[in-house]
Amino acid sequence: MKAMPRSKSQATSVVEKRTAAPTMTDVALRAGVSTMTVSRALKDGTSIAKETRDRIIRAVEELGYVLDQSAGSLSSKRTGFVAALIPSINNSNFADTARGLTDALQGTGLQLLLGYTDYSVEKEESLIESMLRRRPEAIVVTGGRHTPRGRKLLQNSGIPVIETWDLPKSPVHHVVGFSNAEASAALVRHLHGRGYRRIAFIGGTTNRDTRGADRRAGYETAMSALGLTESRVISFGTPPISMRQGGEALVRLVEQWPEVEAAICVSDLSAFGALMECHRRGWNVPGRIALAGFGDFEISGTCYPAITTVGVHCYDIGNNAGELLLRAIEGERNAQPIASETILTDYEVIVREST
Amino acid sequence: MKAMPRSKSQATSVVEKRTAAPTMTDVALRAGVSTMTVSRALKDGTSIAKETRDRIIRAVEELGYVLDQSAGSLSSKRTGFVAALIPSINNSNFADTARGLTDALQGTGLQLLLGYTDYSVEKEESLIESMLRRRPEAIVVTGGRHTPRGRKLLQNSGIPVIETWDLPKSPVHHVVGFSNAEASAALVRHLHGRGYRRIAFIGGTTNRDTRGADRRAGYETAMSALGLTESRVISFGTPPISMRQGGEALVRLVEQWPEVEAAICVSDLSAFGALMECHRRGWNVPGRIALAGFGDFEISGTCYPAITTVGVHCYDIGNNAGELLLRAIEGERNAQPIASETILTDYEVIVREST
DNA sequence: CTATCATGTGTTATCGATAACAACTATCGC
DNA sequence: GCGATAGTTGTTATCGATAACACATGATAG
Repeated sequence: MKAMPRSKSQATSVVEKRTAAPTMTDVALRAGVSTMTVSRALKDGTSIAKETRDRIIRAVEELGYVLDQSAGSLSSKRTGFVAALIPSINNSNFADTARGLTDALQGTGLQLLLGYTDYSVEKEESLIESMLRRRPEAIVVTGGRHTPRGRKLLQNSGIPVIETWDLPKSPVHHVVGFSNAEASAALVRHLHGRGYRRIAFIGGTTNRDTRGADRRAGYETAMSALGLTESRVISFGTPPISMRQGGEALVRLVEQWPEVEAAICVSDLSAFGALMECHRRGWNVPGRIALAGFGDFEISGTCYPAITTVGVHCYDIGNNAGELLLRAIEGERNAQPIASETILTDYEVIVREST
Repeated sequence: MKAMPRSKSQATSVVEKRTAAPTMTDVALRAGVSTMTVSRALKDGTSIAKETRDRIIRAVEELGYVLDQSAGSLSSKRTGFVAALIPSINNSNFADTARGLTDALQGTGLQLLLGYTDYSVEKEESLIESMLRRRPEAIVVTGGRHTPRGRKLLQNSGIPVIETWDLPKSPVHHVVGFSNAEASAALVRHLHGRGYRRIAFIGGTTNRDTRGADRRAGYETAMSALGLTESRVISFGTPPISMRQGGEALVRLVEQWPEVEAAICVSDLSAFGALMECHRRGWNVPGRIALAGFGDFEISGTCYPAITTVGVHCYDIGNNAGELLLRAIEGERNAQPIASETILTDYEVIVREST
C-alpha cells in the first residue's frame, strides 16, 4: 500500500480556526438559564418547561454543543458503560453473542466496552483490570475459568458479573450458558443412534479454549457411557480454530485411524474444512466418513452436504445476558441487588446431511 | 431456555458487606503520601522514588484499588477513547478491520469504542453523536457517505476523523481505503480475459451498502469499457448479504438470463451461497457457470472449488487507520495537527478454481 | 563553598457535569 | 382569599482525579 499525503489547505484552516469546544456553561449563558437547567433539558424524565427546553435545544444546536458524559458520570456515578470480554471478534459465534448484547442494550443509554481475550486468561485478567478502570456498571465475561487475580478483581468490583457460554461450578454471580460437555455428548449419542461406532473428535491442541476442552470431555464421557472404549482424538492447531486446520486435522485423522466412521469437530469451521478436504479427495460424506460440527454457523446450513451440528443460540446468550444485566444494574441503582441467577440457554442437535 | 434462579446466601452476604470502593485518597492515607504522589506512582514516565512507588503499590493491592479513569480524564482532558463505527460486527471483513484497529491500539492505553451502524447512515449519525459524548480522541468511520448532520458533527468534533473502506470524493480529514469500483472492474477484466462475455453481477437491493453500490458501478463501467453492452444485474436481499441470499440470487439469475456464463457476487458470502446452489443442482463450476466473490473471506479459499475473489486487506485497513490515528492524536496532543492523509490499501484479484 | 540543577513530593485550583436542596410561581380547592 | 401543592428553576457542594506550580533536598560544577 502506498501513502499519498495530500496537502489540504482547507483542512488546515479548519484546524487553525478551531476554538475550545463549548461547555454546558456556554449553552446556559446563551439560553439565559443555569447549567442545571441545561442539564435537565438534555435529559428526559426531568421537569422542565417546554419553552425553556426548546430555547436550550436551540442554543445547543447553534453552538454545536455535545454533552460531555465523562464529566456527567463523575458526579452522577453512572458511567453508562457495560464491559464484555469475548475470546475473539473474528468468530461469528462470539460476534453473535456480542450482537445479542448490543441489541439488548439498545436504547438503554448503555455503551458496550468490548475486549478480546484471545482465548487467554492472562489477557483476560489484564482486560478486566483496564475495563474496571472505566467503572462499568456490569461486566460480562466468557467462560468460568479466570486467573485467581482476575476472579478476585471481578468479585471485588462491586458490580454485577455475568459468566457466559459455560456453566462454571462456582460462578462469581450470574451465569448465562449451557453445558458444552452435555451438548457434545448429545452429538455422540446422535451418531451412535445412526449406527456409527468408530467416532473421532477433532479439536485444538491446547486447553486454552475451555469450551473446546469441555466438548472433548463430553465426547469422552459419552463414548465410554455407550461402551465405546476406544476414543480417537486429534488435537491440532491453536484456537481460534480455522477452516484450514479442520482440513489438516482430517488428513491426520484418517492417517492415524483409517477405520474411522465419523468425526465430531470442535467447531463448524473445522468441520467445514474437513468436509472440503473430503470433497477434494472425492470422498462421499457421510458415505466414507460422517462429519459433525458445533455452533451452527451459517456455513454449516448452507454448504453441501449441509453439516450436522449443535445449535447453541449464541445470540440468545448475549441477549439474555444483556437483559439480566439490565435488571441487575437496575437493582444496584435502587440499592436492591438481585440474587445470583443462572440462565440455561437451549441447544439442540441439528441433524443435516453430513451424518 | 429455562430460568433457574439460585439463592446463594454466599453471594448475598458479599453484597451486604460491600463498602464504598476505595479512592485514591484512601490509598494516599494508607501509604502516607499525597494523592498526587499516588497518581504519579500509577503512571509511568513520572518522577517518583522507587521506594515510595513500592509502598504505594502495596497499599493499592491491599485495598484492591483500581484507578478511576473517568475522573482522571476529566482533569487531564484525555479520555483514552477511540471510537470506530462499522456496519456490522457479524461480517468477518469488518471484524478483521476492527481487529487491525485493536491490534494497532494495543499497549497504547487507548480503548476502542465500537459501534454498529447496520449499514444505515441515520443510525451512523446517532452513533456519532453518542460516541462524541464520550469525548474520544479520534473517530474512525466506514465509508464516505454520511447524513449532513453526521458529517457536520464529525467536522466540528475537533478530533481527527478517518474514513475507511472507500475513497470519498471530499473526505472529512483522513482516508484509509481503496476504490471498490476499481477493484470490481479488475474482476470483470479478469473474467473477460478468461473468455467470459455474458457476465452478471449479484448484489443487494438497496444502496444502503455504499461499497456494494460502488462495486456494482465498477462492474457496469468495466463492462461497457470492454464493449459488453448488456449488463445483467440481480438485486436481491438487504445487507448484510448472507450466504443463503447468494443461493437464491443465483436461482433468479439463471431464470432471467439462462445464457449467463459468469457471475460476480458482491461478497464472498453470497458467492459461496451461489456455489452451493450449483452443487445442489449438480452444476459444474466454472464449467456451467463461473463464480467470483469479493473480500477474500476465509471460506472462499477453503471451499471446493475455491472461489476467485478480490483480496481487500481488511486487517490492514484497520491497522493502518490505527497507526494513522495514533500519529494524529500525538499531533493533537502536541498542538501540531498533522495534515490530512489518504492511505491507499492494496487489493488484488485472487484467481482460484471457480473461474 | 556557593550557585545551579535534577529529583521527589506537596498544595491549590480546576476539569464539566449532576445531586440535593432551596426557592419561587402558578394553580387549585375550600 | 389563603394555605397547600405541583411544577419549574437556581444555588451550592461535590464526584475523583490531574495540571501547574511551589518547594524542599541532595548532587554537581566551577
